[in-house]
Amino acid sequence: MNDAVTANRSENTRPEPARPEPARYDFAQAEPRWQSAWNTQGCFRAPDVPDGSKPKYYVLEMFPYPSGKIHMGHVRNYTLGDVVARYKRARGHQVMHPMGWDAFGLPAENAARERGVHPAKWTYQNIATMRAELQRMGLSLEWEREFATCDPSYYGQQQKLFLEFMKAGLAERKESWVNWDPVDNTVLANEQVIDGRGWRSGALVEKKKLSQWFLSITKFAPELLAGLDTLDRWPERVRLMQANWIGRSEGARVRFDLETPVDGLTQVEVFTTRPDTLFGMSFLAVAAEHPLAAAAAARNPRIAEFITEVRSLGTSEAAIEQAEKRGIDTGIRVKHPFNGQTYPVWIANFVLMEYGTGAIFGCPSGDQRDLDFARKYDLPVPPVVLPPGADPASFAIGDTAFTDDGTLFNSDFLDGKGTADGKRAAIDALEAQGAGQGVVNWRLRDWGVSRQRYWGCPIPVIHCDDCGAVPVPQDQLPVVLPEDVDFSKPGNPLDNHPTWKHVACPGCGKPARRETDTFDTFVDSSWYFARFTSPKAETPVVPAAANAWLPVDQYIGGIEHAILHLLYSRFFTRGLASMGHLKTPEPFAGLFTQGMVQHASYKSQDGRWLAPDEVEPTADGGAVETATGLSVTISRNDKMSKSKRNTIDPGSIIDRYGADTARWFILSDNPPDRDMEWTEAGASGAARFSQRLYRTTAGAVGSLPVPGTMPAEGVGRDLRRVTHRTIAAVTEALETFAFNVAVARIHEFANAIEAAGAEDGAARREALETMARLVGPMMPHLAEEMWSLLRPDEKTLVAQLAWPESDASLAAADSVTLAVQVLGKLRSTLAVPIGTDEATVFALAEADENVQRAIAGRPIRKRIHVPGRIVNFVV
RNA sequence: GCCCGUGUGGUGGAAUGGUAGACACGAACGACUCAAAAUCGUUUGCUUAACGGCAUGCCAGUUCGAGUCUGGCCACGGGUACCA
Repeated sequence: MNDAVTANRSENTRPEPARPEPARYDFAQAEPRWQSAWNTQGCFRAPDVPDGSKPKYYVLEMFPYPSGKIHMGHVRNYTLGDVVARYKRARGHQVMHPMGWDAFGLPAENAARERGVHPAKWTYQNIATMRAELQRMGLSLEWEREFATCDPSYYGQQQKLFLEFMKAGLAERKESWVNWDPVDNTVLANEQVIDGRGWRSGALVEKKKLSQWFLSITKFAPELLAGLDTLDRWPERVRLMQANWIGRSEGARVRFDLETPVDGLTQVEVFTTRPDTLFGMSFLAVAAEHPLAAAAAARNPRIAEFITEVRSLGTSEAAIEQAEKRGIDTGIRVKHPFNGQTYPVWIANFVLMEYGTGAIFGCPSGDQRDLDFARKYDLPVPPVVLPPGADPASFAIGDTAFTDDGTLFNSDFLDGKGTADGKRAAIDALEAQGAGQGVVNWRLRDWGVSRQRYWGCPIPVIHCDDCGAVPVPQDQLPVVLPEDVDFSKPGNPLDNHPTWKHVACPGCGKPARRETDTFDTFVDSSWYFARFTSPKAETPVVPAAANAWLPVDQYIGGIEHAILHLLYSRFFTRGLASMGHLKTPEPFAGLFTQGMVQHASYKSQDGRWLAPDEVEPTADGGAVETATGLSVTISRNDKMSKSKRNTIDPGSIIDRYGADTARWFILSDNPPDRDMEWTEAGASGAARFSQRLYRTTAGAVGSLPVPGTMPAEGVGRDLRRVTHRTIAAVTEALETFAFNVAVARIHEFANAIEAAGAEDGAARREALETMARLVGPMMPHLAEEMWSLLRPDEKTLVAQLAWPESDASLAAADSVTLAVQVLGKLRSTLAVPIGTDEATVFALAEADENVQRAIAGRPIRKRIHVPGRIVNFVV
């Protein structure tokens, strides 16, 4: 409001200049106009089932969490997707490009606790704000398909799917550990555990065992691994990360008899990938959650204390693995299946109960972690693998374990065998004496989907003392969240609700309790892409629509989702396929992962974070705080975050420069898979370029021949060559997500059009019309404005035009510049007509003055000629 | 810790194993202007008087030729199963 008053006053006091302003593109007026033109024409509507007249193309960006306002990461993500969507439409595809909201999650509950806003109200308000912001960006989205995962019409269908997973044997109840805050009486997410303490209460975190729902993703482990080979339009690194995460490994399970049974336990089983090194054993280590650890703790308070300490690390693998490696001897001993000797059983904080059997045998000479542990606790380090060429008499392990392949020694019947033979022989021996067997182990664990939270999809199950966990009957779905919930009490508001959970058992009618856990929000995002194909259906998906549109042809989102979201979606899709909802086993045929958006952050001398508009740049590249004039510390390349106050609000950028400029800068700055830095200078540079394109077009239209005039043979040859080369180059760049290169080629094109001048009107018209169409996917509003200047009598929209074709004969060059090297160093260049024969090229190159000086009379031993590229003389 | 990436001028970056720095931002100077904004032009990796030399995180290697391929380091980023 204050801003508007100031603006009016300054307009009144400063009169308009007398001479006319040069033509200036008024984005504020033009952008809404073109957006409404696209909507009126229905440019972005896709049929429920494509009619087959055009190939289908499903473009999808990862849907946003409605956190409040859109941020630059969203602008980048949705701009990238929009370029693809618009480009594919121009290439003749039937494109579906939907948008929705990943609307359940923790921040809404945090807002409820901190500010007393109901999560639903907070979420739907955020959605309204963010939808408006996305619409201002001019994205070619089909808003008719929009939904939020917190809509009962969505999560009710998800509940149906869960019941089908149960029926198919793909959901089960198991016990698992959670982070427990004993002061707030609440389960903590890993990110809410800071240095082993609850983020709000500061209490030391405990681990607590809860009975929870799991989806059986491990049943699909072999398929999920093998399926990666079919994803040839996924980044290699994402496939690698997923393969490592699934973690197939071949090895053995080995059973060790306890020397003396403890609490009825007589054996402990370990998993190892190196059964060949069993003779290098020094100790056996179990996880703190292992039954043997519990048995040992029951007799020794020091062990119990150690286990408590280990539990205070919480459940995050990063925290556990980075903690100092520690252990405690239980006093229990086990017998070696091969040599009959006994070894101590330790409890170690780096052994994970979730992996393998929760127990390992320690071979310090062949495993670095075991070696560090053995050195720390002074355990023996018997070497058993001899590196190639080493002397068995003198070989000893220092501080580095030998983990490569070698020859076994000190290993009884395995002596002399290589690593692979040794593994096989050890497994044969284990199987022969019934002490173990060869197995394939997977790192992947089942997917725990229970969350002790309110703002999520209720798990549609009723617990009955007599009937157990009973599915909610179909006719009682959806199980809707109660609205009257109390966030002032600690714990799960659903569980605290006075009446909601009390229901009759659908099986026997006796009083029973609703499940008060809700689903992990990754469940919501594991099938939304399928729901978009039939967003209003009374079934989760309509097979005809899903099978016609899926898989997603191009999925775009952050690299941070490389494993969890993408793997869960792949699993869920396989589940849906096995239950007949759809056919494709893989949800995303093409994947592009974008980098983050960063911005410089500023810190004052007294340590306060300053927002970008609170500082001013100085001549030396530094900055000062505007209010105080004191210099500030600048840190470049910081992830945009509220805590560092370095976020740039896309809304204010669009107000200032327009949507096209924001889109153009974000595309031009760097390759989209890298992290980018938002800079003021870059944004204003992009704004200048968009004005320049408009000016060039507006300035030329008066002198152009009528539309459709073909350039005469040979006229405007140079400009036409640039035009057709640019079409080819931009097309290639868009196909490969090299959007920053497309922008560079368009800059060069603009330079060439301006340099060409006005004389060849038809070639100039061709160039300008091509320009409007090439920038169409990137700056769609400006493209329409240019097109309407160039074709004032037509009603066609760039959004409806076909992509320009490059004429190879017009794009061809007739001469080429070769680099001439002597001993690989550049000494001269040589311009020759295309197709000059090799002998002539060598003769011309050798005659060159600089080349002669470099050769310095030495005899030429070898002549290398790569046509069109280089000549190299080896002397 | 483990898995996966990234590293090129003042800045963002370009470059099928073949002229490193395209294109842009910034800066400096100039034109236009009473002045400014806008716009246009010139210069701009380091070094050298010049010839030339040195330059793609660091150290090796393969090759006629390496930013690109291989090995070993360093720094930074993503993930690490309850942030989304």
